[in-house]
Amino acid sequence: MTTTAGDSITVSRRELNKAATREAIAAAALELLRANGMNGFTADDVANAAGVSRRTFFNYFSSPEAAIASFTQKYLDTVIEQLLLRPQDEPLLESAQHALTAVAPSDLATLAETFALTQGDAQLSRFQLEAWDNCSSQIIATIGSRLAVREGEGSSGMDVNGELYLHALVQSVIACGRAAVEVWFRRHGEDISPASLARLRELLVSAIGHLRDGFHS
Amino acid sequence: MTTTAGDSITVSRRELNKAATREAIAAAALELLRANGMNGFTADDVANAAGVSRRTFFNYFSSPEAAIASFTQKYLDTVIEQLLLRPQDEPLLESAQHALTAVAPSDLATLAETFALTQGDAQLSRFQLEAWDNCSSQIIATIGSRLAVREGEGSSGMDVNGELYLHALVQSVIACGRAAVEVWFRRHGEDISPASLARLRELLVSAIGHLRDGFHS
DNA sequence: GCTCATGTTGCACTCGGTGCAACTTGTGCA
DNA sequence: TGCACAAGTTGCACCGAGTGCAACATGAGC
Repeated sequence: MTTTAGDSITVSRRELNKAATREAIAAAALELLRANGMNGFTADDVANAAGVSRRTFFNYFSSPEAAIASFTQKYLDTVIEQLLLRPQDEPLLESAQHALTAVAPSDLATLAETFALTQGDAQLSRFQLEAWDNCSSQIIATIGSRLAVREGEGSSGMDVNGELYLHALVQSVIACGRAAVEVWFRRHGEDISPASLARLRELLVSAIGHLRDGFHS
Repeated sequence: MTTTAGDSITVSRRELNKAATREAIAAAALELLRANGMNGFTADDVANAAGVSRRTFFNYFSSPEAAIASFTQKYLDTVIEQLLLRPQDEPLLESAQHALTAVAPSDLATLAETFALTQGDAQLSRFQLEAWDNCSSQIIATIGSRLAVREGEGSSGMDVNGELYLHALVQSVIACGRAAVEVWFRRHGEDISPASLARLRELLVSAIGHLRDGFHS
């Protein structure tokens, strides 16, 4: 199988293989979760279903829960990506509204489905929380370094109140994102239809809207 | 050891024993965490240090991480307690400022210390996140049922937008709480002195303050 | 002091998670 | 094209988390 000329840019064969294996494992885990629930399968099962050894499974994911949470990670990674594409002078809360909703429908559907499937399993819930929190940290780090550059080189970083402002703001945004998904789930349950997902998008925007006006009921 | 007459109200001997054992286990876990770091001890070690069997340890905590996170739980439980003592017509954000800071200094110190010790261990971090999230859920449930009662018996619950408002608000409050602790740690590291803790209290109030004015920098 | 409920313990077992050493596969270069 | 090295996979052995179960100990109620 020679290298098909064309769109392959800097992606070596190895990287492609790794990405494919990773996706195969995650997909197998999701399949098993759908069919058996979180306590209905083991890391062995996932490895077999994905056609790799148990040891290789753990080379890619630190646990079965991590494999499932990777879907949430993926969604949030594209949110970050979208966020960084917004104009830097746009208010952050506005950027957030766009970024949270500017994702492929399939990604949003998977986010919603895995969120639904997560209910009832404590350890998986923790991994989901971790994914949202990692997203916060990444955004804070990115914006923080942006501001540090803009502020000039003399000052060592930011003042405490600015740092608090940034952390509180970003974490609140993420909290509102989670709240929206939560409320959506409480109303629509497992319904992943386009109409239902459109409702989720609305909720995401509304939640940030509440945040913007300081929750003045 | 006969029952010392006096302040013992409805607390049976069994309950006292259980509470004492639970505290002993949690204290032993914290001690080992301080001395060896999270990967430096096992559930066995904690059990031995607390004078119980390994099996009993797991009767009280689902994992070593859960034992440590119980300190955060305790802090957040008293926050909830304080929150419910506030007048019901007080704005929630104001109540939150009081509740987050109206705790015993020792509890705040332990919260801060365990937060510091948590850095660097992924699984323990997840348990801490879970503790904060459980706090959100409890507050949402409590306030939700309050409002349901006040709204009258005819309507089945709350409208979607009200529910979103409640979830987003409470989760943002908790997010600001975490943000304050995080920023405090980035500045004060392991410093648990009263002065440092006073600074933490200020940060908690400021963070909610930012939230109240919609982060209009 | 007897009885029952509640809590503790040891045992055995499953599964998550990891270091290690052998092996296979892709990459770069002559 | 083939050779040598790097990177990835696998099996193996091991440790520790977590749980069901059955025997035992302890406090509650009478």
